[in-house]
Amino acid sequence: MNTPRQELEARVAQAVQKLFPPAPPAPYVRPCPDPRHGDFQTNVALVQAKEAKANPRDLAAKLAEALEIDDVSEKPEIAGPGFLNFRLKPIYLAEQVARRGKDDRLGVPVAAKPEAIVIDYSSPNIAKEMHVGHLRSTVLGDALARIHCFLGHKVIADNHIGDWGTGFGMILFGFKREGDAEKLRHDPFGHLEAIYRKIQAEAKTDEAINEAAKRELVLLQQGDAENRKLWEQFLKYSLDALEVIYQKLGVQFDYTLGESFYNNALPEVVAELVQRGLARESEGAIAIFSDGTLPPKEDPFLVSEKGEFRNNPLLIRKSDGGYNYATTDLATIRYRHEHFHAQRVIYVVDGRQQMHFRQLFDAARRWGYGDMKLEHVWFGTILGPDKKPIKTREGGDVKLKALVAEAEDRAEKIIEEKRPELSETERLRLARVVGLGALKYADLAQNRNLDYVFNWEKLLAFDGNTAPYVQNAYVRIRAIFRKAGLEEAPEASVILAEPTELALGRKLLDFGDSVQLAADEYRPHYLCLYLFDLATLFHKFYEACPVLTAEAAVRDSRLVLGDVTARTLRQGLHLLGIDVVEQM
RNA sequence: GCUCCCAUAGCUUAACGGAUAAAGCAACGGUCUUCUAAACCGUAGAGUGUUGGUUCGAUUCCAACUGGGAGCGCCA
Repeated sequence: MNTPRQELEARVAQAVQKLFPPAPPAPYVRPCPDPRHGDFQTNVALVQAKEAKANPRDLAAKLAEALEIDDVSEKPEIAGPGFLNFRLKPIYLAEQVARRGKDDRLGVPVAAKPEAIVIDYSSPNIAKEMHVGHLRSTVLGDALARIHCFLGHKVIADNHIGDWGTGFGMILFGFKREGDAEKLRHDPFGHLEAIYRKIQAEAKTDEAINEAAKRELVLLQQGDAENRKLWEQFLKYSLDALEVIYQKLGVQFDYTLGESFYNNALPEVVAELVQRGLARESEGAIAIFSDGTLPPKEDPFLVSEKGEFRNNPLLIRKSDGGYNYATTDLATIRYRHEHFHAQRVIYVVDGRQQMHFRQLFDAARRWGYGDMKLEHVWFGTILGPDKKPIKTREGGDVKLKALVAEAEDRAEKIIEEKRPELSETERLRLARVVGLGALKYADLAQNRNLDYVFNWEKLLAFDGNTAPYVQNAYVRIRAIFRKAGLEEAPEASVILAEPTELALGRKLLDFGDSVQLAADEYRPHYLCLYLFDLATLFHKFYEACPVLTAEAAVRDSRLVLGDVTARTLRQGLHLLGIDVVEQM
């Protein structure tokens, strides 16, 4: 089932092939930015006119003539310098809404070429409780996984946890000195983090401790039995505790292959890279350098200093024999290629690591994985009140657990006020869905590239473009069905007569475009925007058009309209990892 | 020093190279005997940091500049 845009795209493409060979590049049809001009527009006449040095309005007229779109659109209007504006016919809109009433996918087409896509997100450190800094990767990655899965791709959600880095040297050293098995069991994060902080502080001033910690790490990486056993305990308790928060967040992974999983492969990876001439020894370490194939300005292995380009290598083995995360990342790329046959890997990681990923991706290309699409889907930083990234050491971080609890708490207070008649059980259940939804939505609804200052009010807002607003539209529709005593919409034809009916019906058909756009750009905020618009149009329809008191044919049509709207809202929220409730 | 990111209404943001730049919040004024007012309607509020360029057309692309942030060899 095509979206209206896709339908018009196909029709325009057909006419363009005939009229203007060789055809200018697609896409040709986009939504009108201003609905007063129509529903969709094509500027292909303008593009072609430049190419052919012809009058764009004449070409637009020719194109209008050649188009076969009577069943979809009114006669297209030539406007401005040579646009063709399309206005969808109400009868077409009504038919299409009715078709979506019978379609589980609500008119969202399946990808023409499904891919195996690894999505790498969340990636917490097992020695540190998840805090607000992990929110974006987790929520964004989960939404992207759901969206790509719905589009028919084979999604492999992989939590690349930090269970192996330098920090573990310090933790092992500290745990041996003053660790407590009981504390570890009851509060793994609290205990390990306290040890880590303490040793880290000591190591700053005491070189002997710094060295000792490094030795512990090397021992661990070389398979020392005692260190290995301790580490396995850290891992087990930490994973159990992580599972609790993921459960609460409603986030799931197909795999949790952390850094340690690749440990055994690291020497071999380094050896291969050296043997193939990609990496070489440098100052006791082993590193990948520029191969000189890129222009210096674009080469991630070069940086300019005082007009001279100097090397900016990617270190894959430290001079003490330990490995860096770049090594693990390279081993991970190979594994994902060989084991998952991934055609695409999406890294949902903080934007501060852009340089690292540019180097990593280029190294992977030179290593022979150039046919795998590697995407760094980066996001801005959550800042503290001082406009600096929220950091653990400053003691200013907000635990993810606390954030979720606060969200539920605030939601509960509002529910208590608005629906005092609800039982406590019900109230708590609603608070969970509404509070968590608001929290996730706040992060998803804005452009991921922007930094923002952490703020309870912003993150837990319940008005405006928020999850509760969208959830509420769903609730109102369900209330109508409840009152009517209906489980589902009747078999009925759709009549779009009132302006608010037309606007709502029209919007419903764009669901597929919005999901596709969110996927193409890795930006779920497009989907949020769509759902907010849809909910707004529903609320307007709800004000203007009584459903249950309307005469039979109109009533049934409005029930269908409501049903498709409800299912679209529910599906859309689901793709964002947000649930709905039947009442709120 | 170099590289990357950001700059739009009082605040937070949107705008898939297009037409008179769009929302939410906050402010002000209306609407519940009628499917849940977590709603709806209305008023006021910016010409997109600056200067140029490309284009029929620029918030969007390019260059320079200003301001803010981040990154740049053994942390991840």
